[in-house]
Amino acid sequence: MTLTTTYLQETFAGTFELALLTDMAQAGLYKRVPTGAYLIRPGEYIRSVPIIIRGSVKIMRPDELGREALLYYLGGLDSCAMSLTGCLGQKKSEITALVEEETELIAIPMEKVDEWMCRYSTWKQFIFHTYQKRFNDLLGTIDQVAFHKLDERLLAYLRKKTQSCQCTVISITHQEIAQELATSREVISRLLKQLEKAAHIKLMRHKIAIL
Amino acid sequence: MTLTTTYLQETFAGTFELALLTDMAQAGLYKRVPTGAYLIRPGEYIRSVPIIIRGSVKIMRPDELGREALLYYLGGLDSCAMSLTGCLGQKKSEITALVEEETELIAIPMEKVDEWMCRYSTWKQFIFHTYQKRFNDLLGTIDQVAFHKLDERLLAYLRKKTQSCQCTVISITHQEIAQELATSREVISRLLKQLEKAAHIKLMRHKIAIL
DNA sequence: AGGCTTCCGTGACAAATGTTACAGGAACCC
DNA sequence: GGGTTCCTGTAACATTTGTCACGGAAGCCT
Repeated sequence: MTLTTTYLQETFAGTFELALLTDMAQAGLYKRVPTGAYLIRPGEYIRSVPIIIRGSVKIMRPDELGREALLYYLGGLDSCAMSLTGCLGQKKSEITALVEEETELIAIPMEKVDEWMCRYSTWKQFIFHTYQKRFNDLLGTIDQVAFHKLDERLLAYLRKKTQSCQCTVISITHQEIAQELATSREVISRLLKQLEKAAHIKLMRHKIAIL
Repeated sequence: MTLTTTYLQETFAGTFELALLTDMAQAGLYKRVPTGAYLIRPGEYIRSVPIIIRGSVKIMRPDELGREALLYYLGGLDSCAMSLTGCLGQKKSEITALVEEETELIAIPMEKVDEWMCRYSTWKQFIFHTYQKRFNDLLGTIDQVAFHKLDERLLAYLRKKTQSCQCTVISITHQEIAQELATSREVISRLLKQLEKAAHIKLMRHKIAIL
């Protein structure tokens, strides 16, 4: 699919000025990315900044071996601050971006990201707004890990999931949760059982209902 | 003290162009802040962006009650990303900035921060470089909390301290360490004893020597 | 049906961290 | 010197989290 200004007007109603949308239609690259694909992996270089139109992308931080802690999710009209600094600084990625639900995005080449910053004030605002959101996301993550016990974090994690998928039943295995909270499967199973006994959730195979 | 272009040229040798330094000399406000003072506290509004010239500032994240986890330190020629987003977004601060060692800084009014972004490319670079550094700092913090046990974190913490103060003996109480690592004093005492037995450190009253 | 894999439950134990309680030393003030 | 406060050490115990071991249920393939 090629980008049209009209299409962009619909999706970015109110946030970007017309001239910018026209530029975006020309310079941006529309992509549809299936569930399970990686937008970026640690060590790769970043050449464009993605703006998510629809879908859900999970941003994770890997440690030396194997484990990957969940940092935050990107959803509609979000963009990635890591990619911004990465781009402009020509650095390798320090994080993993995994598509959770099929995602539509617009990739903006880095020259344009830079160029538009001075030309369009709405773009500059968007960029800084993005930074602010990601920063707050990271702070929230730190709050969780530093101040809360695993059972609370688990419940918060499940709640956030239901928000991002707009439903009360989520499909996930204990093993996956364990990875994102940087712990082991058995521990998650145990805590989930506790939560079920406390009537916060209901367990099913491959699925968890939040009450 | 009033700012002179000459003084700025010395301290920012090579990073900023001359015209910018002249503007900075005019718009920037030089401040000397004593140890123990707060640059900002949660809930306050941010009106200017500080650039640290000398000294050391500790950035912390408070939780609902009392505890304050350490996020990172600002040192020479650092600036604060939180203040950037805070300024430009007119938000209240989410963090605490405490002066650890007497600090000299230049406060740049937020209008200028914005204005210079398009006028001076070195300023824009500086801003984004700052973002990148803070982001990496936060990622490092998350790494520590998510993947490492307390004894490792403690040792890392002590090592970082010695770096920032350029010496091998640091003055601090167990209680203070406990707060920054979001745990209790007894736990820190215990682990410090362990580290001493393992000959990593030497304990003294109010002081710890790192070997 | 039989064999295989993946996911889940669970007990038993080990290790790490948090909590409570108390005692002694150092510093300071009077 | 006596009282007070702050800092440190330490024992005992509770709770939380991590690890190992195993068995069973569901689903898939042939």
